[in-house]
Amino acid sequence: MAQRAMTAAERVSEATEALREEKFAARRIELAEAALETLGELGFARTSLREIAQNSAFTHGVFHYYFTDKLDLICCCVRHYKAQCVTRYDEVTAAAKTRDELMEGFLGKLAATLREDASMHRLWYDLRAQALFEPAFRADIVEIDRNLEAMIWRIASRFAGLGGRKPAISPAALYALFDGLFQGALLKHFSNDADAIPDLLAEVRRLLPMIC
Amino acid sequence: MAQRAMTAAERVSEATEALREEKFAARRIELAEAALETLGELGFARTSLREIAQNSAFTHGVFHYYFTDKLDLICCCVRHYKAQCVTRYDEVTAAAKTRDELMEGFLGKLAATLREDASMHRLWYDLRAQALFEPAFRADIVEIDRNLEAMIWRIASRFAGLGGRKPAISPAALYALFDGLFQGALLKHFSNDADAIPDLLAEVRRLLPMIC
DNA sequence: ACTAAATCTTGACGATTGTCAAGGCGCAAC
DNA sequence: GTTGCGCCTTGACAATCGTCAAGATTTAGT
Repeated sequence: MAQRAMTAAERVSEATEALREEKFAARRIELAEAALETLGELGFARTSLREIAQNSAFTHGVFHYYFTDKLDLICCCVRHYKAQCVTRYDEVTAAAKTRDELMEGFLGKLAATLREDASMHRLWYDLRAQALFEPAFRADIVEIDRNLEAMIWRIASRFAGLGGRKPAISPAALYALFDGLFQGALLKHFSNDADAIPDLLAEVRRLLPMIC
Repeated sequence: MAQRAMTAAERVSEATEALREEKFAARRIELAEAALETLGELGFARTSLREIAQNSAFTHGVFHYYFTDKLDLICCCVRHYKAQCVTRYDEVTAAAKTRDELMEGFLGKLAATLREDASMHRLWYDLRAQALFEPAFRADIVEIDRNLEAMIWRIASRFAGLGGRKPAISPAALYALFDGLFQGALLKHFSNDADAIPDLLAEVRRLLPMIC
């Protein structure tokens, strides 16, 4: 067949094309990360491509070279955000040998998340609200929500397992609870309420042993 | 004193001014209601004053006559929304004589809310997310959140009381749970998931007796 | 080293935005 | 009936938006 004749040239061009695609994807992620910076600061409604470009090392034209659309860019941002977010607690979950250890590790990570990644999380809630209006976002948002639910469930299951128990409520209810608590804490946090983090930790410390 | 001298003229001008102010406030609410229509359909990010005006019986200039600002308009919308929302379940709560009655009444209202006021609620979540970015929204949003928490707590307390019990978790945790569940159901609802409402009802039916 | 393709910059476009000023309409007062 | 004042319409403004095309620049292939 024709396959035989071009093994050498084909192999090379195939490899270079794969490399190019990889580079292309890497660049997209670079741009998405730069965009996330500004999006986290201004929110979806007030963020323009030009503003994103100005707060980064790129010019506004590049974004249109790598993304077909503004929605395309934001979707890429959302997908990239997910990768960082979903495995955040897995290390703690796997390492903990006792309930106390898991509890303290989880609370520590939770506090750090709220303290350091607050802007990223307000963007998450912003985009999830946008998904209620913009169908193009829905699939990605729903998938991330599913993964977050699974993440919380892993923690709770492990916590219950370390006490020889099982969680008393469904994964959906458990995620709803933690998501709601976190959202409330985030709002308090941005209202300069110093009790936002302690209150959240106290609430979780009380609830987790009750449920699991 | 000078008060005596102008009783007649003063009384009239005072009355007419009060009437004018009342009319002014009423008009603001009319405009806010018209704006809520469009906001619920398009969301905060995509709604312009002109679009609001076109979907209503008013022209876009009127809004600037009655509101100093776009934020001023939206704040008025949010405050008006609150009044409708916060007392939604009070009738059911007050009327119910048994736990079953309260449960069914609550579930019925919950389903009706999700079915009929879905757009208004996605706007609520949108604006609450905006409050994480825009300080001008925060005070109103936080107050509504407090009132919603109190509303849920009234229902739960009543439900617990009808069984001679008390809710097993804090008002904040309870609100977080229901808010999270409702938010998730709303997202499923807008994703054309027919199970959104039944699943929500089933979850609440399972959880409420467990907690209260 | 030369050519071609990939990558990036720049500037401009039409549309839309919030805002506001100039003016018209209607009603009440004198 | 005319004057004045709230109420609203209309049109225009500067700014900003997403988008794109044309050209400069860099990179890679031979």
